[in-house]
Amino acid sequence: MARARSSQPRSAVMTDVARLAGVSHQTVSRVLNDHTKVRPETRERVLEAMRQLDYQPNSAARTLVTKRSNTLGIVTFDSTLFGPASMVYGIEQAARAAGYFVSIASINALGRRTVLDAINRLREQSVEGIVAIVPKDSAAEALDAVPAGISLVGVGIGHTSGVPMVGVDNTAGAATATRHLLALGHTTVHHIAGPAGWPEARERRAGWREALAEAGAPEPEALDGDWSSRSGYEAGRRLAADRSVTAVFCANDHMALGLLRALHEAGRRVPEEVSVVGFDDIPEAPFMIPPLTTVQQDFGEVGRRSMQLLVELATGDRPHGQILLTPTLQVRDSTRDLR
Amino acid sequence: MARARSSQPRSAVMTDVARLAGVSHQTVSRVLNDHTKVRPETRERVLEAMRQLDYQPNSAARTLVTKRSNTLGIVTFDSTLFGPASMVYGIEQAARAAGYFVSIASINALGRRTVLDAINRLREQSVEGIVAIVPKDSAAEALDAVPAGISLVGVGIGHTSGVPMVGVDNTAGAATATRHLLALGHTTVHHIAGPAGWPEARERRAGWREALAEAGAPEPEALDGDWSSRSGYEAGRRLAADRSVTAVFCANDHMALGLLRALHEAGRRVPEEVSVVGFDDIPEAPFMIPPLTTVQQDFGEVGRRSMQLLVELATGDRPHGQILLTPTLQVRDSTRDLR
DNA sequence: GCCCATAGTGTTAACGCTCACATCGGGTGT
DNA sequence: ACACCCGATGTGAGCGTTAACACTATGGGC
Repeated sequence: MARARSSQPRSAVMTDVARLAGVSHQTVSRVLNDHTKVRPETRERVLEAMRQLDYQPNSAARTLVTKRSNTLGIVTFDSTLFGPASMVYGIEQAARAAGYFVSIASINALGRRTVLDAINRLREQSVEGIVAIVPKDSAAEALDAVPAGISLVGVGIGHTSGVPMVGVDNTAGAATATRHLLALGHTTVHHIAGPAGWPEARERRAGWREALAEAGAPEPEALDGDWSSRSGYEAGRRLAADRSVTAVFCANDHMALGLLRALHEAGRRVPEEVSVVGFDDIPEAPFMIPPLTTVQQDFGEVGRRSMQLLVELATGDRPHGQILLTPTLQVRDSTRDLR
Repeated sequence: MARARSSQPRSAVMTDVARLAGVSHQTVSRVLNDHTKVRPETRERVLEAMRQLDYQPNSAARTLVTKRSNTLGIVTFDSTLFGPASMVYGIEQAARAAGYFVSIASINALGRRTVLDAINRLREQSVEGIVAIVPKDSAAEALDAVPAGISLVGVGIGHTSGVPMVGVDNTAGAATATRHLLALGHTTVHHIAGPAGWPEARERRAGWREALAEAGAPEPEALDGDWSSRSGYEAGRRLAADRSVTAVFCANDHMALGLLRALHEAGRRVPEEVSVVGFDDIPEAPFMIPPLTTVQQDFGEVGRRSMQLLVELATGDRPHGQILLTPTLQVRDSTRDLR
């Protein structure tokens, strides 16, 4: 994809601006980089020349000599999902605020190979740092194989790898959700879990068990989901058949949506008969039937913290940081006091 | 964010590889660019040297001399929403397949200024082409102000601007949805529209009117939404109060979700008393109560076509293309034959 | 009246790569 | 045996920028 059309006058470079302004190219460079030591009147002449020629600095030349690309890379898994999409957005905003461009490499399967490929693609572009959103053990492990010397931060990758990371405290969030249900008078809480091999699934399950144990409540067997509404629906059909089930904590909102439908079909009313809590707070949550109580994560903050960690990493301040953000419970209408 | 740590041995460049392999830097370059005319044995020696030194070609230097950055830019509005997120994903995949890197510039408000800023940010990175996802008139108009000479394609931007674009045939999709409802025996179809100033909202409304007119059905006044579930809910409360309403076409799935809840609260059963159709086919659609009949768009195809258009644009084949993809109706359980 | 600091500007040399061209052997045709 | 071609490699220049340093006025301190 070369410049449109073939023989247009090649675009202006620094020397052209210099000639037009009657100065040396170095003075142009100084104006461009906000050096002091340029007479205001000269600066104005240069700026005018730039405007006239529609001058656009050549980023490649600049990068070549400064050795700084001002670009960050993001590796992300299926950026269509709400979680990853929100994180990408948060990171992009934070990166821009910090003066970086953002380059993206998305992968459609979470494997060691795909992750490493994506990282290499980013390295070819000489990014100055990489944020990897690869929320699965097998993929997160791949991060350990990334050569040192390139700043790398994992997001939502659990403690599987030694890579610095920022994430949400899933265990705490899940425990809060479960405690909320327990405090409502339920004797125990059932759980529809995420798939094995996903740190977030494991941590949420752990938080659920923890809260159950600390309340001395019996621990029912968790049902396995795969994050999809379908899996939530299927698990829900089984749960709906069991009249002793009065409270369910779902590892994410999509599964909660499926559960809600299964309960509805089985004629079990929410929240009168069964209380439901999700995790993520997707935009649809407040409009489910009934509006879903769920655990909310601050994705904007995740983005900002990733940036911060990346910078600290580069300056060598904190070699192996781990940042954990505490999510908050959004109580809506899918949970109600039993008494 | 400089390379981590300060005094590490600067990374290997082409000359280092050449020296180690006992050839000239030019031969290394030839190996790198898959030129023929390199003896297999020499090539092997060079590759081995690269491996040994962990050589990474300097993209800035290459870009400087070839004048090709191999990078495409995407301007997108709130990439958290399902539509934009899916398009970004589709475009990224297609771009990668075509050998391009992808740089992202997201904006949080759709205005002339924000769009132009984002495009400039991308220009600074000397991208070879830009795909703009700015589905609002005021933002799309800004695209006309972009200097020629840079390949630009709009996605989902309607016919507001003269910029080449690819999009979904919203009018056709809406007409299909409305006809489906009419064919079910409904005397007319109500409409919850998207906000004014959005091409997609306008086109979907037009398709709805068109189908109504062609069937000779009366045209009820459309209700105004803003794409959010909340607005769908509010419009839904009004619709639910009117017993004559038996069929509703929503301009997107999120509003349909809100509508579904409003109908449910008012005790109006879907699909027995009221049929509902949405637009987008978000992943949650099959698990709403009841599973939502909706219009599905092929975002992967949108991505591929954008790429294709960008390439044609650069080679000058087709100065002002417009590509329209036909969406398909997904019939589920929220619509049912009246008779 | 001289010196030296300093503001303002110019000159030159990289940065790491690709392109165009030069070179150097050994076949091949006549 | 000579010219010629072609495969395989090397040499030198140049892409557009910034960094380092050099230079020229101007002005204040003594």
